[in-house]
Amino acid sequence: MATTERDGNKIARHLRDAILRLQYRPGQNLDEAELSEALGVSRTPVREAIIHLVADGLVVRDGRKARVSPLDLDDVPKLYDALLISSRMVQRLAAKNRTEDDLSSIKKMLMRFENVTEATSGVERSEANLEFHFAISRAAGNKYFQAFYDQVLIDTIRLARVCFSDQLSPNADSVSSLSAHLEETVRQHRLILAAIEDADADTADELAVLHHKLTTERIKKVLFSGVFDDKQLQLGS
Amino acid sequence: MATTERDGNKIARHLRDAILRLQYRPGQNLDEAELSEALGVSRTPVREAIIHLVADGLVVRDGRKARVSPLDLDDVPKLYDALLISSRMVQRLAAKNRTEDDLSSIKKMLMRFENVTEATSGVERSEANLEFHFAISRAAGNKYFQAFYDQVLIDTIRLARVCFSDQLSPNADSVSSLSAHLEETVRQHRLILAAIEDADADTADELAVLHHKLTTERIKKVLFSGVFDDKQLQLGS
DNA sequence: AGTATCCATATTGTATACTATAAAGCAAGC
DNA sequence: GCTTGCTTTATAGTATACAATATGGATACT
Repeated sequence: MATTERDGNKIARHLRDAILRLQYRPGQNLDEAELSEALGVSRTPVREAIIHLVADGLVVRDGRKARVSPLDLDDVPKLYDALLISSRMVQRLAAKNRTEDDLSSIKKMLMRFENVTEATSGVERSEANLEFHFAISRAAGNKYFQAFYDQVLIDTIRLARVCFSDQLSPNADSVSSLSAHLEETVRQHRLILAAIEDADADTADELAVLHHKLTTERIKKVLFSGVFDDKQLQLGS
Repeated sequence: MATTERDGNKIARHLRDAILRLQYRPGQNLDEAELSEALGVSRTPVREAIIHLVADGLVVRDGRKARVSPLDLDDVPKLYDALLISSRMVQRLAAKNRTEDDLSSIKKMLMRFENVTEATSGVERSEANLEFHFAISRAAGNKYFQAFYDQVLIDTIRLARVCFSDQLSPNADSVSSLSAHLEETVRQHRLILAAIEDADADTADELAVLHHKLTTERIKKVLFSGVFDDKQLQLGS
């Protein structure tokens, strides 16, 4: 799968990052000429990057036009269904198949996430979080499950970023709830790593369920808290 | 996911079909100039099609070159792990979520497979079989599971085609075993459809396990039967 | 004789010019 | 006055020319 290639050409990566960081908003039209001018290259590599991203599911074709793929609210439950299953499978496989290299890679990402936890932006945090789970995904050693999980992770992050985007005025309540959430996230990450290190597939599986619950509970709070006005609920499309 | 788009441009579809039909063999180098001449278009659309197929996993980058992705024997058990899980999940979801349109689409593909069962080539049979399972995949109504399953199905078909390719001299024994296999396949397909129609997720799940067993048993027979010489075991790469 | 470096060539990557097509706006007819 | 069809224009799709790079072979030097 494509999301699994960290390579791709430079310009595709730039576009991917920009989309994931919501610099290009979901639903936004992608004009080839405009992009090629902005990035200082010709239309050809831009077109090729767009094709790449369409295949990755980050961009969607709308007639002949290309637009950043909208996050459909109807798909949210489906996304979390897929997250539950894929994370359980991947963490189970990772516990069974991880090599020493995998373990050190996961550890590295875990530490990176912990270091970045305080005092940094939400984007950096979620990026580090993503990399931690990507590392586990690789450790599973099965490209089919990896592609599945990676795709789900990417959309999870996108959704989270839309929900917790900077437009939302963070109040004292949400700040304290955030720090509690981060603390629990870090705790679970450590347990997950331990289970994978111990080759304890059943525990890794159970921890995936817990982590899924943590993630969904947090999103639910936002999606049904009423802090959004109608305009913000328009997640693109 | 890309495999889920039946669209794509014409030339990508042609290449995809050719690869699936083993007209371009696994591991074969794809020369842009050569292809563009063969297809009567310029290099640009050929390049774009290749990018598409790389994202779909049918083509793999080897430095700057592109080659038809090899089927690695080491990946076969992983493929069947993924097939078991993905088919169970998808058939379960399909039983829960299928619409009337989905049902008629599945029925249509089931009939097509049955009509094509006798007296046609293996390629047509596996194509019809693929379409039957694609229809179920769509009926699941979850794009993440669908992309997962579709990818697995495609590689399953590719592997089967390599294993049962025409080079192998079909003897009387394999012919009779084939017809028994097809009969059982048809029987299971009908049961799967019935379970999905009845919204019986548990049965649909169990049938996926059975169908997986049928598939793997048949492949195992070939892969470990010793009819291959060393050259044929070289599945590309 | 073997190896390393350099040059030649083949092939991919990029830019630009041109073509086809789809969408929007205007006009004319109903 | 609204609808429909044609024309115009903007934008995606394609071709070709050009640039960069990697690879293979040949020659020279050790």
